[in-house]
Amino acid sequence: MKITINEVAKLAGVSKATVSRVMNNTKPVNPEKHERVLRAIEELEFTPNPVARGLVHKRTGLIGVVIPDITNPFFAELVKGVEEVVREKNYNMILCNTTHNMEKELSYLNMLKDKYVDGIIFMTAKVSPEHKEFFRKSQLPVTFINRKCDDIHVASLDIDNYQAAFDMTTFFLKRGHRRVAIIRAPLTDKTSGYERYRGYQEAMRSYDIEPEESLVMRSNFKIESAYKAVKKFLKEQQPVTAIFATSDLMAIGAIRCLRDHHVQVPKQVEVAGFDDIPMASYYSPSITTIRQPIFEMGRKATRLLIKEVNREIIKTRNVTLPYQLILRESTLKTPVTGE
Amino acid sequence: MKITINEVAKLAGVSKATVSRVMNNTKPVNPEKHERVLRAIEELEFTPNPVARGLVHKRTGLIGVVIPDITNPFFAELVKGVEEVVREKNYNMILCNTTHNMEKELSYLNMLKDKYVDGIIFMTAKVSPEHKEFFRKSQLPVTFINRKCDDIHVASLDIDNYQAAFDMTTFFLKRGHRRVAIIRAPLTDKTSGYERYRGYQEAMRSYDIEPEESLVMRSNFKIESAYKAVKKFLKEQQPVTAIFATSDLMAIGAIRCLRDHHVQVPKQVEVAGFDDIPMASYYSPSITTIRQPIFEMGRKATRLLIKEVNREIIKTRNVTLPYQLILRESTLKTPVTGE
DNA sequence: TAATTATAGGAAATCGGTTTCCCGTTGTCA
DNA sequence: TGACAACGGGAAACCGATTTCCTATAATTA
Repeated sequence: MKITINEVAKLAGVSKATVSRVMNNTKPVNPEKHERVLRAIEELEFTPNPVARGLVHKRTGLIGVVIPDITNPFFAELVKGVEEVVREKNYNMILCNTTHNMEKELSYLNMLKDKYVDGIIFMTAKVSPEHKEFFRKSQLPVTFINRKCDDIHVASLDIDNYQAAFDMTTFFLKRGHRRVAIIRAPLTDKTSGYERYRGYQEAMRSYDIEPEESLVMRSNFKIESAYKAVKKFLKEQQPVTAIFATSDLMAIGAIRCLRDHHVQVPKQVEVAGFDDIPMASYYSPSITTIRQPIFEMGRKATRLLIKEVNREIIKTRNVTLPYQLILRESTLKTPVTGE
Repeated sequence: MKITINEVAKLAGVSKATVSRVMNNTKPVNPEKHERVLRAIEELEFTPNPVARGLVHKRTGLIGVVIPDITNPFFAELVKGVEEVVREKNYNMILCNTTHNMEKELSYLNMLKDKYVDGIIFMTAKVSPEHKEFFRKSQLPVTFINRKCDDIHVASLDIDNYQAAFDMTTFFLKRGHRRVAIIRAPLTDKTSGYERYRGYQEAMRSYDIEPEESLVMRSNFKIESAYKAVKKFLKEQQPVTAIFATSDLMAIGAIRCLRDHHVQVPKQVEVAGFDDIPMASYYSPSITTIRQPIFEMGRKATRLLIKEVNREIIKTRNVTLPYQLILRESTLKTPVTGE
């Protein structure tokens, strides 16, 4: 049987109100009784029931974390960052894996609300009207990672995906590439994937190249999907000299596919990724990419959210972090000569 | 303000007991009132407060999942499996990342107990006396993944790590290798790492080769650690013709290091891993490895745990799943001739 | 028809804490 | 020394459900 505050009160010879006061320092208590209570607590190894506590305080100490796919190293790293801060602030994290499925997302959100989590960290591709409706109604503190959302009141954290993709594409163009293909994820409104695609397009246009459809490969976020996309592309399309994969995982799928088809990377085709997951530097060839401060994003987002939960004043609720272009083996060191 | 059962009762013109009965089908209710209650619930969009519910039932609907490192694809995959079943059974998962740190582990366990989770899935290297003490005392249903533990009453799920490592090593030996090195994680009692090391040793001995210390590289579970271990090894030790890395991540670190030092894999040195994480087939070279049914382990473990939570009868509380040797590019197809 | 049993449903207790309310005691100040 | 404020601490209300207990009514049986 579990020890309750009543046992403690009885043993210490005080009321349970007093025990509560001692534990929470909520009102001064006679030092002698104070001592007795502490001893009773120790003696009985009493730990207060957080459920009962939560019922009064309307706080659960739980943070919901909604991500598309924990097996994607990007999200794993993010979750690790979240976890660190959650733990440090004495919260716990409920992990929700939506497998990129919008219905699961919504059902998870409702579940989290019903479970009375104190706040939600939300990462997803699409933010549908239903989502917005939910966020508006639920009144829960929410932080988005990796995307903005102006029309609802939520905090957000990301990098300038547009500019980063612009830079990456420009890096290819500057070195002589003209047929630069892109592997992109399904597009919806203001996702990071969309922003990256836009950055690519604009960079191409800035070099007077129309970013034609035939340069676009569609993939979801998984390695095998990118592999298949490239395979299909190799069969059907004109050759390209560079491929900008909008995530490292997709870059890996691409490189693997090219090699399987005896196309040398980077000699014949250069490839770049996005994110800088740990594997990017250990893959062979190591992958040129855009480094996002993933871990830090997770930490910052969580701090932001917890502030929001505690109704602290927040200076900036929409943060944009710096990124960095990292050159590795999947692109050549020397410029491309001719085409 | 959040709707409570009282509002519903008032609107429906019944007592809250009746509302509760309608919701839980716990006692027959007059069809007319039944209808009124349902309408009131809908009208007010009432969802019962799980915290209050939990207080009565002494159930939180939470499962704690304790893992060393979510950024390790093995654990990510496992967690994904856990998540799927947890969700399906209407539980939620609290994720605890211990970064291989035993103090964090213990503090998490206590936190989980204090939070009144209904059960714990536990993955870790070392199970110290403190751990056992905790499990014995807490009375919480616990399932171990990837290791056994005979002396305390917990469920467990794993593969035959010893035999798998034996097979992998034998695969090398059979094909002519004699200097087979191993990269192993820190050893403690009955961990999977220990079992794998034992399997390697016995396989070597079965070929009359003493598994000498000079063939052992020490690493933790991370890529970079294996990279460094191999680097050190290359400087100091006699050459080897095969390396058995006891995890895929370590195999990747090893391969990358060998290549950086102009040692060709598999031509000069063959490398094998363990686990068969998704990256194992997409790395180049793709990695020969032992396939564990990781996802399935996560699912099975969770089912087992939830049965335990509900005090259902369990036939086997210690399950050993099948594994499979997968041959890929990091080992040659043809046997090694001579040494 | 009377006696007995089954049933529906409300009041109240309960889960285990926190917090309010109130009262007796002590301390301060005029 | 008397009046009033400050303080410590217990009883009870409360958080929001579930569940027990009990009563009034309907149904069944003799």
